[in-house]
Amino acid sequence: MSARPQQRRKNDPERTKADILDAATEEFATHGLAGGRIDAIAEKTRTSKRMIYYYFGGKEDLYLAVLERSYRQIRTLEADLLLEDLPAEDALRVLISETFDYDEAHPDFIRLVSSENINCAAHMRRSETLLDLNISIIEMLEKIIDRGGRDGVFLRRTDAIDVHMLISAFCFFRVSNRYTFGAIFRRDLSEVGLMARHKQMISDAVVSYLKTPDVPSGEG
Amino acid sequence: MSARPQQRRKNDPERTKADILDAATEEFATHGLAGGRIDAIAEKTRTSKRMIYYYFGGKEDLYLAVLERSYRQIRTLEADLLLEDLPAEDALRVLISETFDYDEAHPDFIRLVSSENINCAAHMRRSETLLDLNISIIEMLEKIIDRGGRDGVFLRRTDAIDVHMLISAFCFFRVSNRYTFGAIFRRDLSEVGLMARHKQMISDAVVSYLKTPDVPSGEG
Amino acid sequence: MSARPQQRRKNDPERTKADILDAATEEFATHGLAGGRIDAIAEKTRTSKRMIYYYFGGKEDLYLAVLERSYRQIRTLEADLLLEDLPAEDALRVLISETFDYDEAHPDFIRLVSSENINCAAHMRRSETLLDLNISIIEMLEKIIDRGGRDGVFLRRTDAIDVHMLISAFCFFRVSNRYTFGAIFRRDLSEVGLMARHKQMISDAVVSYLKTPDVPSGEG
Amino acid sequence: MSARPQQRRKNDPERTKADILDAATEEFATHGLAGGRIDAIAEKTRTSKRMIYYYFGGKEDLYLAVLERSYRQIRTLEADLLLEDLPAEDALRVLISETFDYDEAHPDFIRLVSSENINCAAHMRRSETLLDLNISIIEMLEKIIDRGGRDGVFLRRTDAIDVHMLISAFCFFRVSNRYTFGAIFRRDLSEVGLMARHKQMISDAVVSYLKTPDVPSGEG
DNA sequence: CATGAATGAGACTTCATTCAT
DNA sequence: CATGAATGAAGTCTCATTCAT
Repeated sequence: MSARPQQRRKNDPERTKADILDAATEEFATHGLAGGRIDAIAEKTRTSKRMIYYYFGGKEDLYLAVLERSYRQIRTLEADLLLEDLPAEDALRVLISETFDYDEAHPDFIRLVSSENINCAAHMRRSETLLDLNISIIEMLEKIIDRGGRDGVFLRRTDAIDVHMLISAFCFFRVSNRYTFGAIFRRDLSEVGLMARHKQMISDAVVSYLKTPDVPSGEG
Repeated sequence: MSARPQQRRKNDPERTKADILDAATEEFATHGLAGGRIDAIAEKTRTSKRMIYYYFGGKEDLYLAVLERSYRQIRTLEADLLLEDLPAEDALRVLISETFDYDEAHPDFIRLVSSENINCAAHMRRSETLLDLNISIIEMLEKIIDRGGRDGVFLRRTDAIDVHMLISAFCFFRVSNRYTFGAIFRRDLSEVGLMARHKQMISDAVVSYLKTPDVPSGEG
Repeated sequence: MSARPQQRRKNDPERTKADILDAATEEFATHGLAGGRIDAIAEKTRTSKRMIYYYFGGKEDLYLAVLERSYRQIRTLEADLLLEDLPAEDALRVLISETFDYDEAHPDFIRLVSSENINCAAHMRRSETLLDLNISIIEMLEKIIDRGGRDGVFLRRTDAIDVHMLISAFCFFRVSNRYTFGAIFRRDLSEVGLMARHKQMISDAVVSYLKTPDVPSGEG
Repeated sequence: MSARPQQRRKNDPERTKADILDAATEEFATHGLAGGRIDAIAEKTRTSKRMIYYYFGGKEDLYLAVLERSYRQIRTLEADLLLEDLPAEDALRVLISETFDYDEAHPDFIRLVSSENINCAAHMRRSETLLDLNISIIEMLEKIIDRGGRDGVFLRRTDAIDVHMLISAFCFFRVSNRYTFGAIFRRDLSEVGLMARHKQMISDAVVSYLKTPDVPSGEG
């Protein structure tokens, strides 16, 4: 009679686990590791508090699982970018734009990372999974920088990780420090117009930085 | 009867308060608001736990006091800069350098701000003191940008707060995300050589950004 | 239809039960009834936790089953001794030696009994099996004591259960209190040399006790 | 008006601690470390569960404190014995009698020690206090044995710790195994008549052991 | 001003046990 | 017979805070 005979089975561990992870991500992002409450997570869930311990072991392990899943997601997204066929500057601008948009779209991830830093990355360090995240973005960036150098578009010699940091810092900060910066300077950083202007700014700043030679040459 | 006016003042209230604030700053910076422990603060102090309640009321009030003192200190420092007599680019580079060094020298402050952002700046918003912190750095930056524009050094039209954000983001991120960034990219961001290179980079990036005109002129 | 009567008997119930009992004996001996964990027992087993409930009902029932099996084993061993043809003193020394060796070889049993005593033998009392364990050792001991009395070797009049207690106490204590006694007096009671000396001592003590007349005769 | 002005003060830490220790001793003796409940201890107390953590830190620490106090008490008692002026055999009989009576009077202590042995003396080992308990009874025993040897009363050469073990084993076992032994042999070991007989037996056994020469000499 | 003792509320975690298949 | 998933009840422990002096 029904098109889905045994669907919505009661015992679906994967779904239960994902359910818990979703709730935990929100809780830890909002309150940090110390401030997050297992009880609160359980209440947001279809299951009980007991299952959190059944599947994840404890608070810290759950936190780590949340962290790992979050980082895995961003890597997956990065891997989907196809920048090889674009001219260096265009590729770079796409990369920056994607980073900007990702951070903007994932404030929970940003907060988790902030939280982890307050904790000196103690949990991340314990995770092989996280430390083995072979950040593909660096390779992409290296290729773009090399291409731009060969094509004579980028005149400055740079290190890819440094450039990635320049990009990340701005995109991350806009979201991570949205509240304090907004309060002090009376600006709503989530406003759409501001967002567009800022995306343009970080793009222009990075591009102009790469285009400017290290040592201002004689012809300047 | 009271021939000894201020005698027997074994304990100096102001000193006790400062003592508590020092301990609390360290504790909250290291563990965040939720993770910070009143007991831990009391133990780092020359006085007892009871005094914390006597002077500050409670945990959240103490946290706010810590936050206010931290922000007040940074404002004091900014006010000391004398940039009026320097050419625009030089002044800008000094300003960036000072910001960079300040963040580098005050990781506790950075972490407090991160912590406050995780909490949506809830406490900062409650504080008149903090919201009235008329950040003088914006005025300084505006003057520099104007001067540079008038002098034909800076060709791009920009908003001072945006530029401040570009600078702050990088300087802040370097410290705030030191641990996760360091772990993922296997770089020790507190290394001296790296520090110098990064200071140069953010300086060059901002300067080259300001020097490049908004719309790529004729040659585009 | 059922041409294969006992085929597909992948799992042998008796073996499974014995498997569980082995694991449970170790667990309860090591941690006591309260400290023993059903999960831990299940993990040491070839089967799952569910089977423990299937076969034994619950934790306490399992504990009782362990206790019963342990006591049944010791009775079996005692029954094998053939002491009838030996002179009284020799028979007694063999009996003591066997008791000593059995306790030494079965620390798990010793600990189970200790554990049961901490619990006031509450479970043992519930077990008809255990209470009906007609301890054959008492009969053996009685015969030996009688024989020794008739032969003029043992001059003291004694009760067999008392003598059994004297023997048991020492043999049991050596194993049951191995750890605290060892720690306080800095002696490793499992050392082979000490073991031999102690076996000799308990033997000599019991024999000399039985040989000495109740009332110190004339020479006193 | 009252002869005890400020007696029965509310804040009397020492009394609170002793109160907790009393309750904990009973609880741990009855149920062992794993079976003992902090809640149950708190309920037996004039104070709350919270105070247990305030003064002792946690369950295991409380257990250790109980253990230490129990051992300290027995040492104090031993130290009070004045045996120097008695003839060797009399002194020995007094010592045995005291040991017997102490164990009989302190079944909680016996159970604690049993419990600790089930746990491999794990907690005792961690305690400097306990390991430094310089068990004076050994020195006493040594003096008695020496004296008896010089006086020609004790003909057997023995080690004091071994003899102490012979005595302890019986006295301890009578209490520790009271329940299982009683159940199996249908004897109530706490019966007064039995107690007297047993005390006589262990005394006679040890004395006759010491009086009998190691190697039955020719004159026998 | 200052202090050690005390505490209620609520956090994290564990356990024996049962359910649905 | 057998299994992985699920669970309510109860345990240990922590925290910011207040009390009595």
